[in-house]
Amino acid sequence: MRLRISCRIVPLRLFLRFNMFNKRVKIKELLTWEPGNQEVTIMGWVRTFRNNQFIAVNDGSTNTNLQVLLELGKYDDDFLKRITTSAALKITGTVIPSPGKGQKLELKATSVEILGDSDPEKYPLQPKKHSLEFLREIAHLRFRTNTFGSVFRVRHALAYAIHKFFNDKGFLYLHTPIISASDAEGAGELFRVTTLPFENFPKNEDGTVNFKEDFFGRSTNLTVSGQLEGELAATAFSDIYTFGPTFRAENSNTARHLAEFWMIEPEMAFYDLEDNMNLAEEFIRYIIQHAMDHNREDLEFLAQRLEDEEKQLPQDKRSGMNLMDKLEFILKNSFERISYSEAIEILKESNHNKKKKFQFPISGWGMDLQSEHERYLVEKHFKKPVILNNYPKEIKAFYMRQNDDGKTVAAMDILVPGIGEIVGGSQREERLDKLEQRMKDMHIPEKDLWWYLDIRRYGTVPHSGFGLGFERMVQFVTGMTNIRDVIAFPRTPGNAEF
RNA sequence: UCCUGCUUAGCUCAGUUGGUUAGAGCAUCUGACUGUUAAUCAGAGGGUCGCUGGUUCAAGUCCAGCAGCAGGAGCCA
Repeated sequence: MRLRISCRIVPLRLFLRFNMFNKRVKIKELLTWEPGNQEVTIMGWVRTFRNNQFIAVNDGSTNTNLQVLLELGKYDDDFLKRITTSAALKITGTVIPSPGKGQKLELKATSVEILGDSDPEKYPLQPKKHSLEFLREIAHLRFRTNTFGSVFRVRHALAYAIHKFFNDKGFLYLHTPIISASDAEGAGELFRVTTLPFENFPKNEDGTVNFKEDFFGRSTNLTVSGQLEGELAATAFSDIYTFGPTFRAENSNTARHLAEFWMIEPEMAFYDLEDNMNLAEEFIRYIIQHAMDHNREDLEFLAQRLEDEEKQLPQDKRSGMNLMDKLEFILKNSFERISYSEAIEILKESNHNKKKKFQFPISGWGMDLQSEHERYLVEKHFKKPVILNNYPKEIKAFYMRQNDDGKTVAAMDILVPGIGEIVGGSQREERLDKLEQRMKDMHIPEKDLWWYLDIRRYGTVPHSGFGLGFERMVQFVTGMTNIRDVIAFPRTPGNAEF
């Protein structure tokens, strides 16, 4: 019975609603108009309702609310009581100049329709400051705050700029597999992908799991990198990039790690390390410029937010530079490029080291740099982004190209203030014999990567690439200090809500 | 995973050397006011003090274990 009724009613309602949605104007656009009694329809959610007369409406197109004016006495009290924080409204009215301060125009309502009520006794967001920790617990609603509105609009702008940058340079956007049988770095914890039953999984005679019985007939996991596959495509298309989700099952509980994050991995044939660094630097500058050009209002809001937050901090914990100034600085100044060897010298000779202020003292050439060392170089010594390059081969991955000195590889990491490593890349080893030797030394089974080695057999060329952690980039541009606040629904150890 | 810290109203927090009925601001509700800008003013309701156990005449306060969260470290992007 119910079904039959809705069958008759739904198509008509759908038709009406379709028209209704088409006619509405987004608030961001409306705010640019010259008020001249134009009749428009807007839709959005109530941010605040003042004086039984002024509704601040937001539709997510901008942080600036539209002020809607209700004529006093036109609506009964029961209706006005339903105009609560986050109620969804459809309002038709005329655009008039605003006599009040704070906005040049407002919408004088001729009709107000409540599309969705919001119970004020239960709705958790209030027109006041909330802690980011609290908002993380209500990630489904935090989009409705100014901070997260700005963060996610900037995130979108950066994602768009990334595609535009590479597209305009003739790069091919390659979709590499999410399910992978190889562990690209030869290290790192993996999320296993399987359809085998939890109990009584098939075993080999020696008691190990028989993955031949598994869905893919072998052990598989979620990808930790698309790089190796990217190299395959780069040796056909010359320049490719990937932009997709990446998974690490490490039990990392920090403000800069996620179990699921997005990574951009360009891979270029006929690029040496120098070309690679040039591209990475141009790339970072381009996407920041794009956000500055298209999301200035959001960035200025975030800059102000950061400034207010830093006022609460003790002097030594403040960044000392406004977010906008910091971004401008990146655009105008080239990154510092130094070799690992030079970095060790600088650190060794630093007063910081001589006064034994490093928790991990500089033991000498060959040691892996700790984050306190990287922070010293970036935040204290150079006070700008640093591209560290030519690391000792012992502390880097097998696929990195060996330099003629026999000690180092053509690797590069880009370190930025506040975040640390944002890019890791290298020129790849294109010489088959050198690569095979390195794989033997590092106990990486050749049989799993026969296809990777094939590329070195048939028309091998010098090539390079890098990986950029997207969320870390968003952190850097928005100034958000916790990576969980720049991804919609963060996945971290012990947390996969929403 | 390790170290440190935190957990009190819907939110943000105060709570003295352990002491009788646990407070504030905001939010919510009721009323007033009406060109407001997180409106304002008056009033009201709202608490298993994270959980479990212990010490004590007496525990929000001291001790232990557990959980959750945060910051730092490692791993990395």
